[in-house]
Amino acid sequence: MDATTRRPYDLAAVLDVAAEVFNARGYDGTSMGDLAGALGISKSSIYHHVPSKEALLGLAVDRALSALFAVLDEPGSTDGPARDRVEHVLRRSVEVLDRELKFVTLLLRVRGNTATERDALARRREFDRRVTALVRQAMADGDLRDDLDPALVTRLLFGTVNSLVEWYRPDEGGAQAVADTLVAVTLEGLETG
Amino acid sequence: MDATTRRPYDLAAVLDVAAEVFNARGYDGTSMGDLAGALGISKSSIYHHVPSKEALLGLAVDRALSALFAVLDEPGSTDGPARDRVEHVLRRSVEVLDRELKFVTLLLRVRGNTATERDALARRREFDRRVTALVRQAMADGDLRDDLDPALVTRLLFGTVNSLVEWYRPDEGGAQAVADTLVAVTLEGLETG
DNA sequence: GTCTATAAATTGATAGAC
DNA sequence: GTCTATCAATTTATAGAC
Repeated sequence: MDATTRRPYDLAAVLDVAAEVFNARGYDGTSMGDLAGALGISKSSIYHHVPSKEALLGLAVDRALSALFAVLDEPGSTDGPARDRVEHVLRRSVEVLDRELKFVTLLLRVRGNTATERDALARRREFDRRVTALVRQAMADGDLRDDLDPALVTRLLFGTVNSLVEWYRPDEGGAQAVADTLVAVTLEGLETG
Repeated sequence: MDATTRRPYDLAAVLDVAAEVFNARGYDGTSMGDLAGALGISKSSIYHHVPSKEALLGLAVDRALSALFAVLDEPGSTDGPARDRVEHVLRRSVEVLDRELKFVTLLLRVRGNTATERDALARRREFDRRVTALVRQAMADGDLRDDLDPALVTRLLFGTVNSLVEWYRPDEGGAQAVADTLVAVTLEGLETG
């Protein structure tokens, strides 16, 4: 599909393809040439939309972070018992992951090599701190086991959520079903006894 | 520390530093120059120990995979109720992660860009299949909830284990305590009610 | 919005001395 | 086991035309 049959790219469309290629080959493993090939345009055309390869990464992780932080400010995350708020944040995070999969995937793979990446890591830590406070409160309320370290529990909870990017694909089945199983595993537990 | 004060490198020592740098900067984000800088020797000296950058990655992920597969063949993974075998594999995998952290971390970040990487991904899938069989058996035995998909449960279980590489550091506390919390979160569940 | 052409720097790897 | 010097290829990015 060349430029005569395909609608010319705008920034959003370029970003969409870029995120996909970055995920498939790794950000550093992707050259502007790879990107140009995937887009079907020349390398230099990419620079019409964005000033650098790093800016593409910045836009992508920003989109993921915005979606995740939005979850923390929703009604379900701010009202009611802390335990229910934890479940709400877990379920909605899975939905964000489903909806913004390629951008969240990219965010979770950032290593801190550049200022852009270090900024993203700092915002992820802030998200983590806010969820940890919820878990701590749920323990204090007596609704979650309080013999465990809330920071460690939060890391494991979001470790489980974030691990979805390694295999989850939106078309393979509902995010709802995955969220149900995730809650079953983490909050309810797998044991029958 | 230069060559006159430091013992000359052997392959194992080079591999050790390489895995660290690969994890810090990403494999593709690490140049042979970066590696040489971290080792304190020249680029060309690295080629005395290993024929290519990719061979370093291959040796590193091999080490991680060997350690993980060894767990599956231990007595605790082959005897007794399937539910206990699942717990054993989980706990021992955390121990492997603790002992071989840098190599497991590298393994989990492989994207499949080269033949070496695709080989590693295939061996990871084989590990996953073998654990899934254990989980399925534990469900059939009535020891784990059987209303959930065993493959999905296994992915979530090992998603949780594997997420440790994102933050766990051996000196920060016992792998034992982490494994206990992980089992508490996944098998027992967090809820008090 | 896209192109060709090209610059300037960096990359993975080799040759050959010590 | 390590070095300096160097190569060929690739990389990110720019210039300027359409």
